[in-house]
Amino acid sequence: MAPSVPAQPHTELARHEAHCEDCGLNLICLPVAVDDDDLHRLETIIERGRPLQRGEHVFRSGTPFESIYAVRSGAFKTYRLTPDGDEQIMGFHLPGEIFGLGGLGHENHSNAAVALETSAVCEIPFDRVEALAREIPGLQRHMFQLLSKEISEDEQLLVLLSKRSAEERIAALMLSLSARLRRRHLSATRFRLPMSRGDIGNYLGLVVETVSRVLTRLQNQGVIEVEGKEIHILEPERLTAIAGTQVQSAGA
Amino acid sequence: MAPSVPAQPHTELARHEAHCEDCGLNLICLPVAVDDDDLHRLETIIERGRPLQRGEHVFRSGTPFESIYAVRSGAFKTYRLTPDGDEQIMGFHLPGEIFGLGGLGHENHSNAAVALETSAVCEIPFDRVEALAREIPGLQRHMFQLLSKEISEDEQLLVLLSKRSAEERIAALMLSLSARLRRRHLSATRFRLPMSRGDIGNYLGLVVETVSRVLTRLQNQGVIEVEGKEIHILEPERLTAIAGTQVQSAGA
DNA sequence: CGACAATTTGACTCAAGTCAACTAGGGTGG
DNA sequence: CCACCCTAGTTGACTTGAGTCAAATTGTCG
Repeated sequence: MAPSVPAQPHTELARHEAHCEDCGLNLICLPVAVDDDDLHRLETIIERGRPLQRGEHVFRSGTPFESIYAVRSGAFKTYRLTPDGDEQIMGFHLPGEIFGLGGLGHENHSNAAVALETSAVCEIPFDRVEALAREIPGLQRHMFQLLSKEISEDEQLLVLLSKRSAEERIAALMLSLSARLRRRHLSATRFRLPMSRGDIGNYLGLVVETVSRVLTRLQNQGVIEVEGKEIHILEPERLTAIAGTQVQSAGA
Repeated sequence: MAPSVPAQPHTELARHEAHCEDCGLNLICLPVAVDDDDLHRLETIIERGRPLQRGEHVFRSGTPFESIYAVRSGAFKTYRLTPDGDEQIMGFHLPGEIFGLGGLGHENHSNAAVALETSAVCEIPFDRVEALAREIPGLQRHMFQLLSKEISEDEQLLVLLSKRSAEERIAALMLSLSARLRRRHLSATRFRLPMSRGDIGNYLGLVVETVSRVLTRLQNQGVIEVEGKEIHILEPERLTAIAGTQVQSAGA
């Protein structure tokens, strides 16, 4: 917009993590067993975007599919529009996670992705990945694995939506978030939800009122403590019991 | 089991379709724009299995992932076990469709696949596909597309489970089956359901009683005619209206 | 022909949705 | 700095679509 503005704080931030090798997330988003040379080649195709404000889209449904994305900081949701025009959230994406795989083989994105808070992404042009995948043995397999993991997660969610009660769904989501934070060596018992109650409900197939009621019920039971978006898991075992399922660190 | 049994009828059948190029389904299951030479190379890695009886498994959850499969005839369902031990059906697979992609990058299958009626599959060893994908340009992309299509279908189903009424779900499934039969140039308005009411319910997140009730309700409304597993779609437009959604030929 | 599995139908229940009112935060502009 | 507004979240009262339980019917296969 304004090309003459001086260096912004986020530029500073971007500079700090200008290379994948320096990025603390690379073991999470790039666990390809490749040598330094391969890593460098992979790294050259990755573009680091400017920060996005809450509500800004990374891509929209129907726009040409060109890249996949890795969350650098913040959080995103991906969603698709149902025939009658309202959104269905397909997933929440935390730092180190890849999103945008849904539209992969297709001409256009079937989903849209939007920032839930101030966030940053790495953009990875897919045609370059595709070309590189033919040369770096591990990369093709890694891509297959990413896609297959996405399928597993969607199927995990299908089970949740098709068979579980409101309480079980919400417990499972809390545990999924918790596990994913743990993977990043952050607190697994105290965290801030990046999404609204409405988003949680939309994702889990529940209305906001139900989400709200279940959260207070869990709080009254002493399993968690809720204060707005701040969650404190007091009794992880009981929460796991309520979820009634081993929640994969993958999930949502 | 009994190595001395004489040539069985199905061996005869297999001989009839001993090559992909002869198989009437190849435009459906192998729409890779490859030349004859490539097709031949691809063809050499495909193994044609013996027919499977209703209830026989192609693979089970937890067994090593080695191959993906194409339905040659009959029908299959894939399912996973929920933590509390009952099954959740992830999809139904008709001739020309690929299944078994779920466990792709992983060591073991997360899902199981079982024949819904007497059926036959082509087995495609995945390591061979992987190797070949590095050489045949279109094949890698085709594999990505298959995986991504699987994701789209799961997401389609997620929308169905999270937002739709019992009537909409069942209408959508009927339309999905109808569209997939049309693609094979079979009747899109009269067909036989390969799965039980229980399977339909399991897949759509409904109990059998609800499936049964909705089917009779749709029949009373004159939208479809039901006689056991035989379905006759009398008014496709009304069924589409009830489904409330453009159902992709993909689906289920 | 039985025996068992699948399907249908009815009566009743309940978890989650709907509707509505109220409260708490989070800016914005005067 | 505060009054105001708007959105997000909570809570309560009531409704309802789909689940549960149970019984009758049909279909299937040895």
